[in-house]
Amino acid sequence: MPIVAMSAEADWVSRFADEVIAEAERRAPGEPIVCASGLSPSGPIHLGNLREVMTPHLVADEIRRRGHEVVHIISWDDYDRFRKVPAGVDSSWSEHIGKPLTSVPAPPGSAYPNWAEHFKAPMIAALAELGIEFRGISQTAQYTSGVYREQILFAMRERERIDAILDRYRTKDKPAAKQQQKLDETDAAAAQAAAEGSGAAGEDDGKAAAGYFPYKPYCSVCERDLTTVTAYDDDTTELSYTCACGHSETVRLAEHDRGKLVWKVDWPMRWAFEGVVFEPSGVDHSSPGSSFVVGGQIVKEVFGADQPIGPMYAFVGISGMAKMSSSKGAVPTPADALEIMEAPLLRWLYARRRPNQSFKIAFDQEIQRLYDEWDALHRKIGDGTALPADVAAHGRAVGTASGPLPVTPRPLPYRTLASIVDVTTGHDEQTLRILRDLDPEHPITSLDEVRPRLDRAERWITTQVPAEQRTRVRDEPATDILGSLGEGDRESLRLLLAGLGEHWSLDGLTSLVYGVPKIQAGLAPDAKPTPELKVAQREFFALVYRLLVGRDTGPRLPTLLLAVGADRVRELLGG
RNA sequence: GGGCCGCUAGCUCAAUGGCAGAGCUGCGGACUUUUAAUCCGUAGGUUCAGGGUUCGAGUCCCUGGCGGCCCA
Repeated sequence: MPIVAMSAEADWVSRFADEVIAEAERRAPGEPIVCASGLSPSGPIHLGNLREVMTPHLVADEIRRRGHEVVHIISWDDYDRFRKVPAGVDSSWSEHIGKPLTSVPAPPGSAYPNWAEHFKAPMIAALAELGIEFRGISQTAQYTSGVYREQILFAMRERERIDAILDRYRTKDKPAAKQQQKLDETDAAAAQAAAEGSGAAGEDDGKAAAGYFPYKPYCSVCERDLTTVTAYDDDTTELSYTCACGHSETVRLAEHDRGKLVWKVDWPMRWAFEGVVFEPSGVDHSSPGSSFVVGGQIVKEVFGADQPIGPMYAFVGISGMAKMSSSKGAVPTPADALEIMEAPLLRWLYARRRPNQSFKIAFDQEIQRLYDEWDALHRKIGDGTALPADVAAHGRAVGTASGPLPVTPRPLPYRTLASIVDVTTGHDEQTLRILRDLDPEHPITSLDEVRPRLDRAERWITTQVPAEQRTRVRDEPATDILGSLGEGDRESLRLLLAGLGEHWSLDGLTSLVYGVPKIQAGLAPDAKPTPELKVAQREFFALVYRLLVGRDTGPRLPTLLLAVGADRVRELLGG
C-alpha cells in the first residue's frame, strides 16, 4: 500500500508554500525565508487577529516541513499610538491618547508594566499552546534603539517621492476624517477590530501644512503624537516640531529615537528591512489607497525591494458567545477559544478554510457538532477514506514540523463529556464513576485519560451554556407533583426505587428504567417494545425528569441517576 | 462612484484545465435510546446567467446579476 503523502499537500497552504519558496529563491537564494505577521496590542488580540498569525504560521510550517530554513516574524506594533479608551476602562485613560502603547499604563489591576504588554501576554501564551513558533519583534524596541535610523533618514530624504505616490490615491478630503470608529460591542466589533490587524487602515499619512513628512515625533514633554513637523533640513537632519501641548523644539533626527514613520511608510520600510516574502493582511487592505496597495508601490519605488506575497484574509466570526464578552467589553480571544476547545481543533478551523473564506468559531451548541466532525475525520484518516484536502488540514492541525501537539488519550465525544460534567457539576469523583461505567470492557480509570478535552467541555458548560439549558437537580423534593400523582405513577416510582440497589450501574439502570413500564404493563423485562409501551416509557421518563430536574427531558436517565446518587434519588422521588 | 472577495446538493464547503465530491440535514433501516445518542444504507446538481478560449471549463478570459466587505 503506497503512502499517499503527496496528495496530502494539495491544499491552499501547500500552494502558497510553493509560491513563497520559488519567490524566496528568486529574491534571496540561500537565505532563510521570512514570513511575517503584524499585531497591534491596542486591546484584546482576538480570533480575527489570530488569522493574521495562523496564515503565515501554516505556510511557514509547511516550508519548514519541506526542509527549508524559515523564520516567522511577529511584529508587535506596540509603538503605535493609543487611539481610544475601550469600553470598560476608566475614562481617565483618555489623557494617554496619542502616546505609544508601551507608554500607556496597563488597565487597572494588571500585572503588566504597560498597555501593550498587558494585551501581548495572553496572546503569547495562546500561541505557545497552539504550537506556533515565532520571533517577536517589538517596534518600540526597534524604533527607540535607533535600529531604523538609516531607513528613517532615507524616507525623509525621499519624502517628495513618497508624497507623490500617496497623492495618487488621495481624494478631495486630504487627511481624511478618520477616527469615528464604531463602538459596537456585538459580534460586529470582532469583525471591525479584525480590520486593525496589522495597523490602522485610515491613519494620518503625514501630510502637514509645512509639507509632507513621513516621520512623526512623539512629543518629548507629553509623550503624545499630537505633533506637527514644521521644518526639516536634510543636511543637518534638524527637525522642528510643535505639539498640541504647547511644547516645540528642534531635534537632530540622526540621533532622535522618539518617533516613528507613518504607517503607510513604516510597513513597506519593514518589508524591505526584514526581507519579508509572505505576509497576509485583512480584507480592508484590498482597496485602492490602502496600506498594502500603497505600500507595494513605496517598497518598490522608494526602498527598492519587493512586496511580500500577501493574501487577503476574510473575517473570522463567532457564533453564540455567551454574555460574558459584552460584560467584559471584549471580543473573544484565542485564549477564550482554547478554554473550550483543544489546540488542534482551533488550528483545524484555520487550516481547513482558505484565507479568503470567512468562517465562524462556535461558542454555542455548534461546537458539539464540530467536535463530532473532527473525531469522524480522525477515524477516516485512520482507515484511509479521508479526502486529500481533509488529510492535509488534519495534518496541519495535529502538529507542526516540530512534532505533534498534546492529545487527549481517550477522546470521548465532546457532547458526552459536556453532558456528564453538566450533571456532576464538575465533581471529579462522580465524573470518574460515570466514565468508568461507560465502557466496562475498557474502563476509564483516571480523569487524565480524558483530559484535556474533559476540562474544555466543563469550561464550555459553565461559561457558555445558558442557565436554562443546564441541568439543575432539585434541592428539595417536588412535593406538589408527588402529592398529585395517580396510583400508576406511584407504583412506577416504587418499582424504580426498589430496583436501584441491585441495578446501580449504567447498564443495570438502563434495563431498570426501561423495565419499569414493562412490568407495569404485565410484560417480561426483556419483552420487545410495542408502540404503546414506548409511549408509556416516554411518560415514565418525563415524570422522573420532572421530579429530578424540573423539566420533561434531560440527560439520559441512567447517566443522570448515577450522577445524582442513590440517596438523593430516593429523596427526590419520594422514597 | 471606485475596488477586493465570494456565488457548486436544503445548509457548510471540497474538487493542478481531465469521470462534480464530502460532512451535516432529509429519507429508509437497526438498536429497549432520553437536552440534536450511535451505527448502516440512500437520495440529493442547468456548478448565479450569458458569451469566449480549449480536444476538454466549476476552474482561464469578457459582460451582466446577486451577496459580503473596504475606500470614497
